[in-house]
Amino acid sequence: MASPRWLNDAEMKAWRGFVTTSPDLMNAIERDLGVFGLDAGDYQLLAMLSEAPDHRLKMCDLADTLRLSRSGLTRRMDGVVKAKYVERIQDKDDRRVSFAHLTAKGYEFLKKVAPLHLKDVRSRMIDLLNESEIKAIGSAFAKINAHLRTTE
Amino acid sequence: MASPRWLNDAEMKAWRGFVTTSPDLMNAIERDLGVFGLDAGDYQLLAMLSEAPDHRLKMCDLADTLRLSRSGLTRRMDGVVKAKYVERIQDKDDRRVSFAHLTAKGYEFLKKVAPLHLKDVRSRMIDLLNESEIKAIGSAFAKINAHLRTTE
DNA sequence: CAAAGGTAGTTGCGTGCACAACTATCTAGG
DNA sequence: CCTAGATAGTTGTGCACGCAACTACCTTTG
Repeated sequence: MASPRWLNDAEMKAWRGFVTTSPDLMNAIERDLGVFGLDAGDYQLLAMLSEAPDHRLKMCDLADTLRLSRSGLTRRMDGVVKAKYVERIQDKDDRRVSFAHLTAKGYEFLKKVAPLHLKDVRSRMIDLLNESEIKAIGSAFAKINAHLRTTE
Repeated sequence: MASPRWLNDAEMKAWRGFVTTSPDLMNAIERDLGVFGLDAGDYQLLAMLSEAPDHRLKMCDLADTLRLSRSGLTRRMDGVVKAKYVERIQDKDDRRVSFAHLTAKGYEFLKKVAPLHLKDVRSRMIDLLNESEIKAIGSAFAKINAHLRTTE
């Protein structure tokens, strides 16, 4: 409980860089998406559905993968449902359950937007980094994530 | 404008890891701070003031460093001012300008909280990583940040 | 097979934020 | 000067989110 040692230069640079730059990066990529009338949350929602079997996921699973509360997902769904990119489907077996299902229109839209989004991700992050930085970031976040899962 | 090449495994791991884990990490650290009745925004505000000359900063400079809009800072100030951690000071020369000034109470409070926050940052991120990962994250975010500054 | 408890999703409410409009103040050009 | 425009900060408004409460529906257990 005593004072842990302070961050050295490299540690401070890593922490400060992460804390200040990652919101900037995400905001920039979100603005890139805004051209298509999407925000990052909508894009992630469509992307997750497009990768799921039958282009559909249970609401609660989708909420978990999107790091969204149940109510947050309900509201976000309202938007993409109104845009006809996604539809709600009732489960026949368990009537508590709803699925979010990517419509044909939503899939076509995503296929159009995804390459442009990818280009932004490359130009704003991936293509700026060398191979060892890419690998280090991958392994670093994997470790951080694993630790978060163990300590809840 | 044609489809850029898709992400390879390492690139995908880095991007996905960053996108999914960094909000989780920030949320966890924010919950850690919640014990003291602070959220991450309040902590950052106090920390920035504590590092500034005379423990004070112009409102607009503070808003920039905190990645906050002017109005966002106005509202956030209301909270820490009410808690007596910060006070507003009018500039004598330019009467448009206000300073945010860390009070003695705010400084004492921060000195108490900072080591505990540091411990959380270490245990949730820094201490999980080896030296090369720390260096890679530092240089990676420096590059990303530099690129963001050039392209606005 | 009834009651108790768990699970899925929605709705009410409060919060923190950005954007735009506004006030007050400074600064530059004619 | 004095007016046009820039700059600092606050206020009005709307949005996305989480939490808590609620409804509806399973599931488990005695």
